[in-house]
Amino acid sequence: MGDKPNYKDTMNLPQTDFPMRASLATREPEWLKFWDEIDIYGKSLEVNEGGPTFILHDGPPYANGHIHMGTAFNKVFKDLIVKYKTMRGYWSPYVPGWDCHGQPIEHQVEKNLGSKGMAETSKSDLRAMCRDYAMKFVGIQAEEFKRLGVRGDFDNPYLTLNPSYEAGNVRIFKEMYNRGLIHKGSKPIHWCMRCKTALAEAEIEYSDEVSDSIYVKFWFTEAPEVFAGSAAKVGVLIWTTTPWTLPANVAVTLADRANYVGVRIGDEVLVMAEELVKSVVETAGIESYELVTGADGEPVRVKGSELSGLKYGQPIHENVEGVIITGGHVELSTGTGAVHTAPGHGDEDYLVGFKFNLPSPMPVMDNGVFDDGAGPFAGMHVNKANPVIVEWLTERGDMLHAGKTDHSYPHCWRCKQPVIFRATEQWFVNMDEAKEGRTALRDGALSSIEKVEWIPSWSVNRIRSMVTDRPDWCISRQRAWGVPIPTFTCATCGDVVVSDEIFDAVIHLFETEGADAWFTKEPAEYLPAGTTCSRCGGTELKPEQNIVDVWWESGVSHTSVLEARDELRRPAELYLEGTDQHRGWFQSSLLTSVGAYDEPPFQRVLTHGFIVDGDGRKMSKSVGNVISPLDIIEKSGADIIRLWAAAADYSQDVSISDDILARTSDAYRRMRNTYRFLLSNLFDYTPDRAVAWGDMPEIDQYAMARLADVVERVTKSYDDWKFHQVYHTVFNYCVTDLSSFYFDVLKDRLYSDGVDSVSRRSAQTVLAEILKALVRIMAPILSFTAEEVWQFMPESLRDGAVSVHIAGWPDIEVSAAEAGELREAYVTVLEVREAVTKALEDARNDKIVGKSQEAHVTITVQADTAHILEARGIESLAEMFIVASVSLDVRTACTVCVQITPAIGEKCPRCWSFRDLTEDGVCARCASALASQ
RNA sequence: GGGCCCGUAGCUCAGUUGGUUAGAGCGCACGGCUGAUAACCGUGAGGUCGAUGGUUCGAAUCCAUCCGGGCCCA
Repeated sequence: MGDKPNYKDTMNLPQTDFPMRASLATREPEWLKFWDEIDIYGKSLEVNEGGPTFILHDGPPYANGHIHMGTAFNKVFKDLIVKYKTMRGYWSPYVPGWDCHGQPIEHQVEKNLGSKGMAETSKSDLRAMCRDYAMKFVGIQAEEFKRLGVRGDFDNPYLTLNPSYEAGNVRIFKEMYNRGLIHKGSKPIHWCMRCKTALAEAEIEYSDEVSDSIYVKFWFTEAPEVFAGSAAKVGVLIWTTTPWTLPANVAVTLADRANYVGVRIGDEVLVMAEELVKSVVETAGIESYELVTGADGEPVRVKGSELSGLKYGQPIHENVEGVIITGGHVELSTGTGAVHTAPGHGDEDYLVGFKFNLPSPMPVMDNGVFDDGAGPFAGMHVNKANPVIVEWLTERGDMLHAGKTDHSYPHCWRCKQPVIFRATEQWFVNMDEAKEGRTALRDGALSSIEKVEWIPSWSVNRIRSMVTDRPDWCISRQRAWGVPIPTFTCATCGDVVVSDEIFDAVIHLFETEGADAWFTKEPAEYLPAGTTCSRCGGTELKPEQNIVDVWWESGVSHTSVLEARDELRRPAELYLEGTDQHRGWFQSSLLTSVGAYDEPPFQRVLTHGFIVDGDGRKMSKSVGNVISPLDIIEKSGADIIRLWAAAADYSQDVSISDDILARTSDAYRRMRNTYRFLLSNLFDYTPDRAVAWGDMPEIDQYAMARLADVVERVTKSYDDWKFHQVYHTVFNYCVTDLSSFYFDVLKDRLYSDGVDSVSRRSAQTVLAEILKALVRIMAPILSFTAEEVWQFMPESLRDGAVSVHIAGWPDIEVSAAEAGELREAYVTVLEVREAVTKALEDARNDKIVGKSQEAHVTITVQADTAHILEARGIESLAEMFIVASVSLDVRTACTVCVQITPAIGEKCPRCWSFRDLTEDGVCARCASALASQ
């Protein structure tokens, strides 16, 4: 009391309830509730009714398990784009989707049932359980995505198990079938002979198994001259661990560029790869052999490619010939360098067989028993046949060596029995064949690729090479949980029965009752009356039991979703997924769209990298480097994830670690405090207090020019899909332009000048503009925090928008000419300011001054610099350098020389500046401020 | 093994068509302030640009090989 007046109460110190501590984990859910109450999704569309359209079509995540860092990153990314586009005036509906069918869910449900339960469960009951399972995780993931701040039509998402979605599969199938892009063929798949079922890769367990290891001589029907010589018999030597596949042998594959030699053992010559001769003779225990030599005495060496086309006698079947071919899959680490090839029993064999147009015999029935195609072994189970075949070949003199080997072999996850590769009937999308007059799918897809914008640009190389190299697309699966292949087989003649009328009836069936009806109804109940086999007139039609590949299913979303929903349209402006989708969804969407419509389903495809740990390694449970988005939400909040996602350069793999998250939180806090400073100094501001450009102090004009620059730069970065530039621009602006310069300078004016003085109001005018712009440009990224800021802003600054997300985009108008001059002048001002702060630091260390306000600064510069500084005014310079006073000196020898001396004058007890004090004991400015109150 | 891609300070990012001592912010260290205060201001120390070889008067920037990492195949 008494002596010293409490000047603090006479000052305009910042006031706000906007909390410094974010407490995002608890506060974010409140904003979610708020958005729900005001129907922010509906409003985001309403405000842009009639505006240009921007459709980001969501790729459906698999409805299994909780979200992980990758799905979180992807969804946040999509969300910030949709929010940005909405704020820019685009009608931008966002419909999230889920992939609900497929083997992983079915497998999990089967596991939960156990083998006993499985036996008692019908196909349609199993499907019901799978549906429940999928729906449960759709619900879980939807909540998790919403918690991340993702905005969209979560009340009405698209699900691949919805009837209307299922019908879309048939629409595309019909179109592509009619264009000759789909055919039935056969392909080897993993097969369990005991369960009589196909197995997916995930249902295979590998364990060690003792197998035969046999070296078999395939005799040439016409021996190659170079090796013929005086030998009685010339053959090629193959090695295999599966004697039972020999009845299905049609070829021997050699390595293109490897050297092959003839090994003479007795009166037989056996051809094998040169580099494997030693290991073969050792294994077979051959004591005496020699290589066939030429006229020069050197061993005769022949490339695999030179032997291509030669014929040999099939080892099992009399009077049947096999052929020598070459292939890239031949390994020269084991065996003989000559690979026994049975296209019905191996994937590589199948592919090479396809390439050389070889037959694909498959003499093994679904229970593992040979049929008549196995010649002498018909009726025998393959497991029993192995030793019989070995003995049979040995007796005939075709066996060089028969031993055993220990190796990893696939087993059925359910019955633990070894599985076999067995060719079965499958449905394929043709890549290279189409109906007369139609473009082949590969060609169509490749030319479509060129019409799409791929971001980043290398992404086009990836999709192009994958489409170029891929084999025909096998779209059938021997499973229960999915959408059936919509075709029928004639019970009488076995022919495939389809027609437009049949397809349309199935489309109608799926649309009204869902694909489940396929498994519960008789075809006669839904097919048009009188539907018969066009070949034999048979009336009994059997519905196909295979279902369609889930990639096909998600791929047809351009029809089941974009076409089907009123608010969407095909093609979409943007598809956005991780780089793995070049083989997955991007490709299946492209192929089905080009197949049915001859055009791509998207105008633009944006790809991002994978989420890896701080060392760039993939996350895995076993390594223990997994970071869960759910944990981050709980600890730090969703806005931290959003900021992290925005800050990263997504064109490469994106790292996350505790350290990176800590840095992200640091940056978040810095930005939050910037908002807080702005809010707290606008507590008494309304737009009618605004000061016109012409009445503003120059530094305020400069601040406006800088703001305009930042908004322009940020807008361009968003438009160029460079979100990390948005982050860097805004963050640097907050730290460098605002916090350490403009705000620091402004405090004196804001706190000490008269409440209603032009100078203070001018500062507030600029702060309001900064706040209004800054809250908007970060809203797509810091969705929660921006909303919080918005609600703390004076009502009059909110432009009537109930939420920042529908408040539109800032557009700062400043005269280009004036802004240009200011920018140029302030480059110099800020350079000099840097020299001044450096000098002040030295002076402080030398105890010449304490606070910068106690200093008088003498600046010595060259004439042109002095000119620029003088134009600002000596008083303004002192204000900008936050010192008591400034004097200027011109000398050619000095670029920028600064001298610090103690300020003249006394410390004003109110504003702490060093000035001449009036008789009231405060400086003149404070006296006038006090008088005005 | 093949295709596509990545590797600049502890972290996130800049580095125009190859051209002066490689930049920014954060973090860190030290100092200041105590009227943005679990804030704020200042100063400073950090990089042989993954490695090696080559092209060039000159390379983080071009080429080759290798190492490390990612996705997709095999």
